[in-house]
Amino acid sequence: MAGKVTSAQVAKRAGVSQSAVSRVFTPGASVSEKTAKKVRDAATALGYRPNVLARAMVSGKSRMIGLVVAYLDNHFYPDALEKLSNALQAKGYHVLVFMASNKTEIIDTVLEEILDYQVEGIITASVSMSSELASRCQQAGVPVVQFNRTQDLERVATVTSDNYQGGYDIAQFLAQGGHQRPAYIAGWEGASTQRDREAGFLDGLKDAGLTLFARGVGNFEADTAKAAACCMFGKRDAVLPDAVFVANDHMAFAVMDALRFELGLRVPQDVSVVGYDDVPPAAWTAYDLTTVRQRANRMVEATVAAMLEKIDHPASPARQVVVDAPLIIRGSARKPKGPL
Amino acid sequence: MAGKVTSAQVAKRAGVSQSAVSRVFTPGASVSEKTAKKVRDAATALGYRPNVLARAMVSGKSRMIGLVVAYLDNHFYPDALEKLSNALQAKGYHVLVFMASNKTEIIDTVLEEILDYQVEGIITASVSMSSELASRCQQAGVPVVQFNRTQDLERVATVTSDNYQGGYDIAQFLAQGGHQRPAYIAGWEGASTQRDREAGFLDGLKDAGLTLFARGVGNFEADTAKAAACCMFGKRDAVLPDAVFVANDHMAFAVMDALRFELGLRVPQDVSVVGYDDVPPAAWTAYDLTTVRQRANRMVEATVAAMLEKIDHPASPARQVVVDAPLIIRGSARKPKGPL
DNA sequence: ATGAAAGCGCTAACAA
DNA sequence: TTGTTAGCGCTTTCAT
Repeated sequence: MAGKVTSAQVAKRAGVSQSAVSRVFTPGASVSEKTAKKVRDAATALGYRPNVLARAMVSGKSRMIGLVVAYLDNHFYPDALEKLSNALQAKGYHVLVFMASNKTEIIDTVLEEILDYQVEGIITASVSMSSELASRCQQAGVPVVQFNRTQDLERVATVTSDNYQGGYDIAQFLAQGGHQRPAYIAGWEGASTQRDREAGFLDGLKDAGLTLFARGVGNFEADTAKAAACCMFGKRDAVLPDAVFVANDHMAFAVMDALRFELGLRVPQDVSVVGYDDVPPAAWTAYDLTTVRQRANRMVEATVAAMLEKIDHPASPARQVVVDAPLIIRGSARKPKGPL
Repeated sequence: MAGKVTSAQVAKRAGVSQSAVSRVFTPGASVSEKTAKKVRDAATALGYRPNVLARAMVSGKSRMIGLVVAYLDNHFYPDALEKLSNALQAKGYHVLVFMASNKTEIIDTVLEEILDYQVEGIITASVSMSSELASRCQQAGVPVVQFNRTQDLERVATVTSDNYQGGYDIAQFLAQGGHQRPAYIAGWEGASTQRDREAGFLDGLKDAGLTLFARGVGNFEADTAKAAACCMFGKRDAVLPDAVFVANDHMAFAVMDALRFELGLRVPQDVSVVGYDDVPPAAWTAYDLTTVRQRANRMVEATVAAMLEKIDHPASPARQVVVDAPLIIRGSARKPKGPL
């Protein structure tokens, strides 16, 4: 009933030693059913629950995973965070959140702070860490897995969708749809997702005998993307692109708005638009965006699996998981052999 | 440089006592500049950082705030989470996330778990806790503040937007716009936000001499809301509502899609649509949704302030903050004296 | 200003 | 199976 009940108090009440109490709350410890019952009764009566922090001190298991995330604008990340947190919770871990802007310096500072909390592992979403910090974590025995980013560092595990293939598929799809003048609006150029999507797209175009007609940079920000689109499509009496691949959905919505409502172009009749991520609004009828799906569920599963693997077997090699990313065909881009 | 550096190791290297090291890392402790320097040098050389958990054990300050959140679909919550986490981080706290579905039983379980981590406070977003749990937290000396929910419990602090006034303003606005047959699509009926918005809306209608023409329930879920809309507007040759207030934006988008693309109605010419929250997509041109803004920034500030107040002065009364919620007029609803 | 010593609440040998 | 005994890494009196 009281504020802070300790195992010692429970022990006294149950008439056993304090370690007996500890054992009752330690799965797989050896206690007789008789003592266990006495202890449990006393515990409930007193409202006792083990102190996770004290347990962490001596056992080294804090049951916390640090999650570093840069921004939650793009709906893909809150979605992933929700799933991640749920999956980890199911395994008895909890997520300590750290927001960090995408500057290496800040990320490194934040990571130091995370380590202070003795987390058992660190997941970074949409951010890259310095190799120096990566080694620090390794030395501290804290495994790191990067979600939706790759990096050359051999020691850190990564989980991504197949960004290269996704970009490639989009190029092929646009080519088959009869498009002649494909454009690209890039994300933040420091991101591996951006680089891989673009590389795949360019290779796909090349293999289809096409070349990039125009390129803009949107930095993964809606406003910047919109500006890039206006710049790209706003020219009077010029030959315009007939298709544009926007590096993520978040930007693609802004681009579609600009195209339709500010520049008076029809989508997909005048210009086809394709995004990346398949966040929920992509399926909303007002956008009906053709896009590549990042399978958040699978990516999260892989991330959790990689994390637990590293925690249980610290010596195991860092996995580099690539989840396949299917093209989701909707109405924002002209289809092969399609009407109109 | 190593994995786990303790204050004792730093002490040895610096040639001082272990407590001296502790003092150097305790703001406001009494240390001579000379010792401080020796200690800092040794600490940097060794890569020492204080262990937050060990500190928490003895000081009772874990520097963690538990955040319970039910779902992140509605973009208002990730946005709030980001701001909350940032604001708390700036104050030296970090957020331990717990996902909970909206069943009291589950929330209570989750809250017990949170307490095990010795958090210094708990913020609940979009969930309500049982009064029993509320007292448990109080007894444990852990302050609770509810974000975006009210409850009768006197002891828990709450921060909400002025949901009643928001609903009221919408009714008045629709009345002034010449609407005759206002409808309402409700959120989850267990939520105080839902109840307050509806109450305000109904009173606003009454004061304008109107009565509710139709009512559906969307549970704050897009699909359910869409179904409700189809049910409400799908009748052949019937007199339809000429305006609908949807209890949040998330549902409003789905309703607009159904109205325009499935039922062939024009927005706002045939029917006006108003939402609540002003999440980012509300401003996207494809929706251009008239809505009531929840000022996330202010709400977060108030939440953090209430939290810190309670932590610093446990005896202080629980604040009940209501942040004003302005109507944001866009194009999805016919305006008073407007064209068309 | 500094060091010695006593724990915070718990787990993990070690005996018994 | 159980109790006893050390600590985990730190803050905090209490002396000095």
